[in-house]
Amino acid sequence: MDEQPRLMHSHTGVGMAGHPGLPQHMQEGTGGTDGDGRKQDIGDILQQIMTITDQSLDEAQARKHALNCHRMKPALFNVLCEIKEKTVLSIRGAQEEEPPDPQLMRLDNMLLAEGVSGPEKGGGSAAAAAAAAASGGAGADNSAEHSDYRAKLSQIRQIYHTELEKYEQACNEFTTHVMNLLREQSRTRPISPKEIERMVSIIHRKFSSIQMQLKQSTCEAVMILRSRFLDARRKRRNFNKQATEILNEYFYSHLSNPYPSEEAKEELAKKCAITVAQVSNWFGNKRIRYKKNIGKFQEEANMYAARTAVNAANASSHGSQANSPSTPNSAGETGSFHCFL
DNA sequence: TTCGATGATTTACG
DNA sequence: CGTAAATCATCGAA
Repeated sequence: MDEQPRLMHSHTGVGMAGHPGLPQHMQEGTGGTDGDGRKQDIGDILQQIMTITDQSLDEAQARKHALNCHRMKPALFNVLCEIKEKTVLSIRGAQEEEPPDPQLMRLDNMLLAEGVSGPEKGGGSAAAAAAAAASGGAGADNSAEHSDYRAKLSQIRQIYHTELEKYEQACNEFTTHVMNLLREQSRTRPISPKEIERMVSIIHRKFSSIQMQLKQSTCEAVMILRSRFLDARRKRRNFNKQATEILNEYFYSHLSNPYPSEEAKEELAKKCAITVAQVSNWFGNKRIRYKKNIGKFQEEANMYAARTAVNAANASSHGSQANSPSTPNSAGETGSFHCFL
């Protein structure tokens, strides 16, 4: 018990040795009563704490070193450890395993689905470009919009990735910094690995909440982009003249059974530079609209019938081919009113 | 701005 | 599932 004052005094003595500039008035108190001395010691320590920011780094280092080298340091450290051991139990309860945030997962999934996060989809854009090139002039307008969308998306992706990387780096830097600090401090105060772990997880949580904000805003940006562009697929564009002619040609030359097979649809889609689904849509629309008002389409029907007839005639005269089964067939069908109904 | 044409989507059915 | 039918939403010419 009586070691305490001695320890304190020698402590301050060490401190004073390292800091000649500190106020000396406390030193004079050593001659007073025990209680007074203790109070003065506390005041001394407080004073030192208050002026700690005035110290230079070198002074602080010297002071720390002095503390570490003090002969009573291990004993005091053990005491601190013991105290800590008893109090730390209450803290441990606060550490619960947090489940993965469902909202964060939702954001992650969406970013992944949109191709913002995850692997760089260079192949995807190349494929799209190839497809656009293959479709020729037909898909030009469509691909123009698409490439615009793609460019904006990749812009978002780039920003997202650089920001994410920045956060990641900052987080790592900060973590290692804190770890170093704690490791350094663990020489003078007891710090359990669990505490370090906890501190790291706190840091990570903080940074991940920042990341979540980033993901949130990225998602919003993508959503806006989607509504502006991809939902513009609902903002339809009429097929070009050539495509409509090809489709009409097929329709009127198969008027008795205007239901192209899957293969036929694929071929038509390829020829018209549209998708098979669009071919299906077109035939669905055409059939119902033709049926609803045959008279309105009569002119069109005759026109295509004549055209196919001329084509067939040209083909037969030029190639002198005996077999041209589609020609009489189509001509006959176009005239007939008892079509696919 | 209007209005018919037209591609896409939705609903219902076998 | 593919299709018919109704409906939506936009286009494009008048």
